[in-house]
Amino acid sequence: MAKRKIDFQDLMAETERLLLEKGYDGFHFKLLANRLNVARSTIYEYYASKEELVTAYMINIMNRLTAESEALKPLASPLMHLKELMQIFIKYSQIHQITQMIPLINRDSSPAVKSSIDRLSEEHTRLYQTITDLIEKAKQTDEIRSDIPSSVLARVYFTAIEIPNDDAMNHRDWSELIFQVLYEGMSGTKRS
Amino acid sequence: MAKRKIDFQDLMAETERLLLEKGYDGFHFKLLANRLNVARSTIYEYYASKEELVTAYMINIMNRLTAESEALKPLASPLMHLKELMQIFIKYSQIHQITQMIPLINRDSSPAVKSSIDRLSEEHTRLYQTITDLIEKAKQTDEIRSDIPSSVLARVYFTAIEIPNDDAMNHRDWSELIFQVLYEGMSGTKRS
DNA sequence: ACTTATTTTGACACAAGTGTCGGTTAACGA
DNA sequence: TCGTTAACCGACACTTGTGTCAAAATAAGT
Repeated sequence: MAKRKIDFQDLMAETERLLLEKGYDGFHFKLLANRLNVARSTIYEYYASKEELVTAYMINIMNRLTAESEALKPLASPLMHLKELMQIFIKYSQIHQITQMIPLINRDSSPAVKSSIDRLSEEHTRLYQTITDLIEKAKQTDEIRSDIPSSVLARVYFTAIEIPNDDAMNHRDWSELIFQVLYEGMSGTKRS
Repeated sequence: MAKRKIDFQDLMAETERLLLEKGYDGFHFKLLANRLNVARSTIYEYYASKEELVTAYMINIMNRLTAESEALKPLASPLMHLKELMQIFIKYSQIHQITQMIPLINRDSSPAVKSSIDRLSEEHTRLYQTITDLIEKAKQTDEIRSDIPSSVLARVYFTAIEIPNDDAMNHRDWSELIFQVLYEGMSGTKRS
């Protein structure tokens, strides 16, 4: 048999690069095949369609994020937990951009795609719920204000992940900075 | 002569709806023609291409935003100015989504498109600069913390506009709420 | 009613991406 | 070394959106 020309790591990496670079609609097999130096039809040996490839990629990266998030389960205060999670989310900040592509995927292209998308949405909801719960807990320990609905604070938190890191700071320092602004606000008054 | 079937207000309105609904790539003349109940080729009588139509729409809405922003020029403190501007930006929150479509437009499709995009980028930079300047001023009057770079705070400010208003609050109350969280932070400690 | 100027239209040729399939290539074991 | 077979490839038919153009439709002036 012929030696594999396609390396799965490469395939996932290039898929990510192209998705971020060209967007969901701009991404197609011809482009990917060129990057991987294989014929376009070869990719069909592994994935039946663009939709299946993209959802497979999404599941893959989402699993990595979930694993890393749950690795820090036993942690100090809810507030510190929120801070650590922010650091991970920012490290995987592609996910947020990728997540926004989900509505563009044609669910009806195959049953596999449909169930992958369901799985992704479920996982996304679960993450969201985790944050909301942590915020609720932090309200009880009085680390977070109680006069704003937790659902709103959760949305603020998630949106903060998308703040463009134009200075290309390393993601640790960057998430530190963002969390500080998020927590203390632009006024900058600190808790005693 | 035949009575105009196309109303320009309708055209802009449907263009906006479709852009937000389907995204830049999902938007095309066939779809728009259906919505307007005209033949697809009719639209070409007014705009040479999708690119020209979309940039025309963008310029249009950007002008409205600019007009409204400058209407409140003579205003109290820089902080209040930032708050009022936030209210306007949230009212025109489509613009931020629309702005993100600019890189997807094929600049080379016509010289008109090219200059429109330049115009838009310029205007965007100008808005950004306005916010950065106001933040600088607010730092001097000690309304805003000085330990975070203004460019970072400006990015935080702009990103806040995109926080999804899922509860469909009216945009005045919503912008009030968001600005409060932005300014006081999730901890919620107020200035004396 | 006829002419004229303007707007609208459907049809055509073209471009780009999709999915499939018969055939080719090349590693490996007998 | 030679047959087997997984992996790869090029070509074909199909779909969808694009831009153009000659012809048809329509309102208004004479």
